[in-house]
Amino acid sequence: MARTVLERSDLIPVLAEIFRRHGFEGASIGIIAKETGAGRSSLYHFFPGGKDEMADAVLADIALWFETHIFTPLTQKPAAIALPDMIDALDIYFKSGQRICLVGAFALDDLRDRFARRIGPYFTRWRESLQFCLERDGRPSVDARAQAIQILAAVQGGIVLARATGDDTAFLTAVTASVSHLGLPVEPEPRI
Amino acid sequence: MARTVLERSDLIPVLAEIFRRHGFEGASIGIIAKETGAGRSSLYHFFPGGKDEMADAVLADIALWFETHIFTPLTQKPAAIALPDMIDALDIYFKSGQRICLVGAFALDDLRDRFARRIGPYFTRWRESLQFCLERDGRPSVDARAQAIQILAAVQGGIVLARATGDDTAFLTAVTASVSHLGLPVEPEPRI
DNA sequence: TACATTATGTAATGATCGTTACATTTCGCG
DNA sequence: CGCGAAATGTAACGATCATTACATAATGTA
Repeated sequence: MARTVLERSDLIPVLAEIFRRHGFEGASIGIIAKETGAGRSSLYHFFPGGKDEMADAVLADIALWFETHIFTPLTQKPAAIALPDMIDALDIYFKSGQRICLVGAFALDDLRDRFARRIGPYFTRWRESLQFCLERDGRPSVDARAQAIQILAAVQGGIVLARATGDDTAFLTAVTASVSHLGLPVEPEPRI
Repeated sequence: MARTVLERSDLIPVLAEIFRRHGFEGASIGIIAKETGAGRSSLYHFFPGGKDEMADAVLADIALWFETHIFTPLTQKPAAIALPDMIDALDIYFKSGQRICLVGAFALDDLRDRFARRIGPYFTRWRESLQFCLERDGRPSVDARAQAIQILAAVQGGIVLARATGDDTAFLTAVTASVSHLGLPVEPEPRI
């Protein structure tokens, strides 16, 4: 575990937090080297493609996490369980909205085109999984799709709101409201 | 109209679009000079505080626009009219989500603290105006506040989704859904 | 231990960063 | 026209940018 030698996989979560805090353009190699504790040589050794490869690896790592912890459960558990579970997991992952969604942030400026192959599929997979979960709950495809979009928007917008206003409750308020309109058998109540 | 002399107020909307496309860190003075057509001297003549003052002026300009076209109508017209009107105005302003909300984008990384005095009030005023509109419609304060947050999140999240997936309908889908749950006398139907 | 591989430290590259100085031009106004 | 003010062009500043070269150190394996 506590290896004395740095590994590429150890770097990725640290890189993710650096990109979250400074943004892609704001995270210079100097800052990255300082905040990771790795030298420039090590960084380019693990990521020969430079900053682009670092960000790409981070986005791939995020995609993997969501595939495992968010998308897959949505396709396996009934909506009344899967959706409250998702809300719980997201509230922890995004730290009540204070921790941003890097994929969403990258989608906002011209980084979107540079990392399009990571950004598009992330949201499409998420929407598809939500829609699948809602359709299996007996909802028409068109309704399920719109509801999935609404939930996704509540998540992304909740993050923006929470960070912009410093209101730690905004994220959960937005996300639970978007789900509570579905009239699921058990009202989703986030566990504290 | 087509003045031969550049004015500070002419620059601000152009600066806004540049910051939208490249982000704050990504918009270098070189890029700004090239894309505005103004020389470095002119830029620093109108904005002695440099890039920070440019962004601050842009944010102030945006705040003024929203105060006039979004917040004030919410406090003057009944919810059944004000909310559909707001949706129409936002769909045009944000170009179905393809044009980002600069204030929301700045809230995501460490720019949030640098421009906190612009970012916080923007969302607080918006939430307050929405909440006021809903309370006057007879809704309890706590409910009105939660509904306002949900609508705001749908707007911000709808922009992220629309840009990330290239789906021009996602923005309107998210925003109209967040409002349609209110059960207003007339179902909000966006005019095309 | 010996050796090839992998990892790191140091220092430098040219390019671009934000910003400034200063001379020149254009303007408003008499 | 004349003159002060406002606006612009050009060139440069030191700092920092992403990236590379190369020497040194640590490692896995035999």
